[in-house]
Amino acid sequence: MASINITVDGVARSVESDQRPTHIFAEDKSIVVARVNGELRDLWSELKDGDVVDGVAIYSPDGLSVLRHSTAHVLAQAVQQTFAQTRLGIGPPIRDGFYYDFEPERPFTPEDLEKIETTMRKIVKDGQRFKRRVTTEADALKELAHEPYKCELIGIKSGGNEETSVEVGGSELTIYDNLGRDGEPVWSDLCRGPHLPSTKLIPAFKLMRSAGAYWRGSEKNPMLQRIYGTAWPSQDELNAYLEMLAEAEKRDHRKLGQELDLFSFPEEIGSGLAVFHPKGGIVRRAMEDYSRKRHEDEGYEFVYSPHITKAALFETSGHLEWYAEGMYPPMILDEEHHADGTIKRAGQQYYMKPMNCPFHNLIYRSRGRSYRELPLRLFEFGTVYRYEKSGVLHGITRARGFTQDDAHIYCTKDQMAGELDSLLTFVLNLLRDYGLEDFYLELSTRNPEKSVGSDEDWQAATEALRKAALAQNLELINDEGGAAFYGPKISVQAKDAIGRTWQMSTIQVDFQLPQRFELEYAASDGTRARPVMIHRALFGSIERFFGVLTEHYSGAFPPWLAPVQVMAIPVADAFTDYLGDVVKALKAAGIRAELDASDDRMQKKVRNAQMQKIPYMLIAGEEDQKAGAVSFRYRNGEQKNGVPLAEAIAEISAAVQSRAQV
RNA sequence: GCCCCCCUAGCUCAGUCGGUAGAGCGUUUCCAUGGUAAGGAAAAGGUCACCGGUUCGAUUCCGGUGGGGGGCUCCA
Repeated sequence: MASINITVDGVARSVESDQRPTHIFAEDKSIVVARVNGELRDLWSELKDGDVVDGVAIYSPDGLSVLRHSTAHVLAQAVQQTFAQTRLGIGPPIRDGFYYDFEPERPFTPEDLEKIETTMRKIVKDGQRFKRRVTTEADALKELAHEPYKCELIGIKSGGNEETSVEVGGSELTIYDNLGRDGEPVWSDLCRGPHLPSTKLIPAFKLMRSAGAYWRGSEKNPMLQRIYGTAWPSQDELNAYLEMLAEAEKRDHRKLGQELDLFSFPEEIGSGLAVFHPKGGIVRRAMEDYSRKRHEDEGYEFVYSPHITKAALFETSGHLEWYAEGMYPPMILDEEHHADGTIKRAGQQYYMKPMNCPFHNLIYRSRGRSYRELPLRLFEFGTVYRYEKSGVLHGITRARGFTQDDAHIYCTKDQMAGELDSLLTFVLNLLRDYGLEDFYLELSTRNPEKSVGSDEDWQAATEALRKAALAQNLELINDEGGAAFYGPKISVQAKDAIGRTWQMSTIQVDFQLPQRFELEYAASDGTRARPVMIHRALFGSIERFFGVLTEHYSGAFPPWLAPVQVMAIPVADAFTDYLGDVVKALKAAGIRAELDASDDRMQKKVRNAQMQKIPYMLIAGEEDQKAGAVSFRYRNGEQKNGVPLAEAIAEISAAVQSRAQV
């Protein structure tokens, strides 16, 4: 047999020409796919002289994708075995798992999923080999005549996007046959591949849920039924993933919002409209107060604006043109009608404000402005109302009424770069003060289809934002075409305590609104010039940030944010008066302290305070009272007994002042 | 908005194959005076989300509305 010269994992080797990656990597069971000359290939693919071959382990990012995509295939096979009339959509790998879209005769039930999962386990146990077969468009169309969605993919092969390319991308059209024990195909699917060599190599998977999803992601297309699953290189990793999900569920802000009595969404008010209870009110006020102080230090000026306005304002700003469907419909006032119902006198339309910028522009324009006033920074906790589609509402993080910590900076073009730079530093430091540590940045650039303005302006702004972003030494991701219609933006993405990312602050440059509102200032040479406008929100929405922090801290807020900082617990009734005095002293020191004078036993009071996630319990009995002391019980169960009252107050105050977590 | 699922006491949930309901926690009162995560007893508390339909009879079946959940699409 002739031999060929190849490079394996960076080492030149000579092997017999019938050797395939599966033989070359036979020693290492974790290798499930190979990278041949930079492209992912099945372990059974043929090699030729000069190939550069690298083994790809199942736990590498590529390996995980192949594992998950292969599991999606097993899912599709199981579905068609169980429900023969089901048509196939696509089945790509996604973060932590995979999905497959189907058009079933009727939507899947939870019981269906169990049945399908059982069938999947049989297929995995069967050890079916994934065998690649190259076909032609004509043959594929014939073979898959009963699969209308697959045929559509074949038709759009060239112009496919990221997701569809999983099925039909690459230079050749391929079908994968699953071979049973007898070597005969038991099932086939159009697919680009690659796959694991065998279904047996799927170590751990689980179906998660079914949901509707539009075919190829467009709401104009029919809705298919999607099944989500997860797959991992080991059972342990699957278990860890499921535990992470359980942990996320435990710290869901909607659940904690109720358990900790922070806020609610009364049905009587309407979907997406929250009320904050006293405890939530304290957290929120602490958040706002600190933000307000920091903004003062940074040279922001505080303004207020009304919640409703005549339509003309949003016509000027362009929002009615671009976002009317996202606004609450207008209130029509003073309209007069004839007896037959026709309009005698046109009414005045008022809208709830979906944003604050037009109001700030009017404040800017309320008098002439000089270059000496710039940068002018106007800040408002502005409550806005957006008619979000009912399906997108999510607790307090996606609501219909919410309050932005909104500011608009008016500056000269020369000042723009410096302003963006200091602004981004300010934003990140403030987020750090609230306890978020792990960030990356995203730069959203122009979408030519959905934007206005000159190329030069867009480019200048985009580059200024990029420069400011790069100066932070954080990872920077490009979001091509993701900008709003009026200008590019940087958004700050933060990772929370369990590794989920949240979009936080945004900084947007805007050349449009100054033009539309004809904003001007007198330049130093006496000419009139147009300012640049920068929109920015740190929290985005206070409610949303509240929700994110609630989940980040799992409701165990650091003392400076905690609704109740100290719960005083007497060992017995006899010490209630003493602790009453202690609480008075704490309150005098500005500490939010409460006394549990109920007739519960002490143990029960400890439990109650623990479940309310109160940072400090101060307990006192006879010994403490005699010594003028208290005993600490911390959230983690640790205790420190006999602490003199003054010392206790100092310790708590210090933690509050430093915004430390305890 | 679209697909699927859900709505029973303040909360978490049982339950009624159609004959108007139950537990635990919480609340109130009483007893108990207890050193670090649930002491005991009694009581109050529900038009079974709302509106229609089918039925002798609907919390239960059907339809609609409202609210919620998981996704999709969207997010100035």
